[in-house]
Amino acid sequence: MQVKDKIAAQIKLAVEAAMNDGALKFSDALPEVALEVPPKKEFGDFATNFAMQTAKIFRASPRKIAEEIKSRISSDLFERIEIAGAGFMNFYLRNDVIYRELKTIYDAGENFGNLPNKGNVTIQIEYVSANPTGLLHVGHGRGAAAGSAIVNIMRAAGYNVESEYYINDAGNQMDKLAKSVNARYLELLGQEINFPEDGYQGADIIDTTRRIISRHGDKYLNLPADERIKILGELAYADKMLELQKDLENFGVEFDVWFSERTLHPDKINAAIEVLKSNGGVYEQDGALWLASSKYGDDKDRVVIRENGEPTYLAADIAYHKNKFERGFGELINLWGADHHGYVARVKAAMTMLGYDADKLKIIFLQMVSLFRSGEAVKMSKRAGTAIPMRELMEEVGTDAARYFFLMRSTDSQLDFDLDLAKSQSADNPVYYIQYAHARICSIFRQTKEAGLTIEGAPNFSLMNSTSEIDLINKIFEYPDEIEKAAAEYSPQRIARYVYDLASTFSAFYRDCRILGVEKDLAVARLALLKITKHTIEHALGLLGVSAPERM
RNA sequence: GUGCUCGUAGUCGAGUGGAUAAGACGUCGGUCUCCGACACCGAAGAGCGCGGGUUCAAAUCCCGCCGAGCACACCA
Repeated sequence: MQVKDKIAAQIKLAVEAAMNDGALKFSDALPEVALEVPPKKEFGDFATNFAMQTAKIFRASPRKIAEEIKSRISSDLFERIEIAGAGFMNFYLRNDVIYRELKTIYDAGENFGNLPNKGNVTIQIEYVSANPTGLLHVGHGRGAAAGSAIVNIMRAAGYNVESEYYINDAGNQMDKLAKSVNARYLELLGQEINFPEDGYQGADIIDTTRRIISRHGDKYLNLPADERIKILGELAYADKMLELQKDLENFGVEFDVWFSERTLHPDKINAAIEVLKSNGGVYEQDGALWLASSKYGDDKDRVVIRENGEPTYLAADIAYHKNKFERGFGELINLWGADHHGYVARVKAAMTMLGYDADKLKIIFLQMVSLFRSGEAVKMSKRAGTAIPMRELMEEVGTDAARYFFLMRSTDSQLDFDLDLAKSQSADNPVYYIQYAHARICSIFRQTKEAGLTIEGAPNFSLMNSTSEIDLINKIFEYPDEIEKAAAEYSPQRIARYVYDLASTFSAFYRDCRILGVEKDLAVARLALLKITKHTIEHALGLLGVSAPERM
């Protein structure tokens, strides 16, 4: 149990006692006791605004409520409790509480940062889900970084999580891919062609075609066009999937499930439509079948089956989300590009009409990424002639910088990615700064080891009582709470910021507190603190998918 | 036009109702006989687009206006 929870429990007991005494009169449901680390050190180690929040409920002034609570707390946790401002309660912990807590963390070792399991519901996170018709570009990269970090963070927070990639391997996009590759195939084998007008122009299509030719030669050249397009389409699909998986793997992204849209055609789509037909969720008009989504918050109704009898993308998506709900997840999280936000209403409407709780479906939007080099926006890839492919970014700045930069801003704000900064080896570059702090700690361990200084038995943490030491200790205490919040808010940037702060707090410690050359017990205590610090940096970077090198 | 998102120092940005609005870049001024200067310390600089409202308390909630982005396909 964290100190925070212990304090909250103390407050609850005191409130109950005050109510039993008649000092506080209950008139409504009480809010949770929210404890926070105050903005200023003078306000104690923890603070709560509980008395202010309950002023109305108890019909008493916040300060009086705080007094009643305070007088009924008897605990050896606190050195003192103060009532400040409009009714804040500030808790000052006894130092030995801090040292005891630190020892608990020290004893937890590698497990610090892994929170207790939160029960048996599983949360599904679907992300990236790029069409297998081209290379991953930097926008997908942001989604990949965010999605995998959210998965890591939620797992650390104790949730069961399953990650999924939805492969759009049916429909028009695949036809376009097949036709494009067919044209390149004929072209590379010396024929005159008219490249399809709406085909994929990118150089990667030519690469794909070359690979197909090198494996299969020209044996499809004399097939009837329809047949050839079909075969080449399948070969291209397989090739594209392989490339895509390669890029994701290099970027440190893994999926538990790869879900093919094809498995929905036609049975699962028809089944979903049948349900909607039976309950009036769809109707026919102008030869097409429409979803009555405007009944449930959408601007207008949407076509699910076209005049020509083909299902729309929405039809497949309805079947897909129905399938997700049927799999029994406690929560469904989708990461979508912000340009899809108009899509939420119709999918949620469809889920409601199918009888599911649409609130279980959470959509996280990723705003655009813009790359900047020397202050200029970089829009297109010279080589590929398309949006900048992920692999080009990774080649230029490396995986660590790419991942951290993608994660340091909230997903719903636009991201300006400074390529020069990402590559720079200086404290201006946050990734570099954090990794440097880690490497510096490792260097200290190398030196102390050489000097014969090791931790044996339980360190005497109570020897550390300077500001820099206490600051670092307190910063480490915040970590589990940061994970909890980052998971609840789906906010990897919270961890990105935390680990930066931690590195900065460590730097102050490093400046003020030497290890070599001080009295042995103190040196050992500090060394133990650094061991925890090193582990915490490593753990937090791990959640972000960034490495923690021992030397740089 | 309609809908969604957003608007915080010169710049980038934290902040999901509470105590004097983080931090970084840039600017200015300092620091290597010292476990990594690939680093560190200090200073100046905003009252949160504008105007109303709710609240004991608003950058945070509500309304209006202004400005930006995105979306408004029988494409995915």
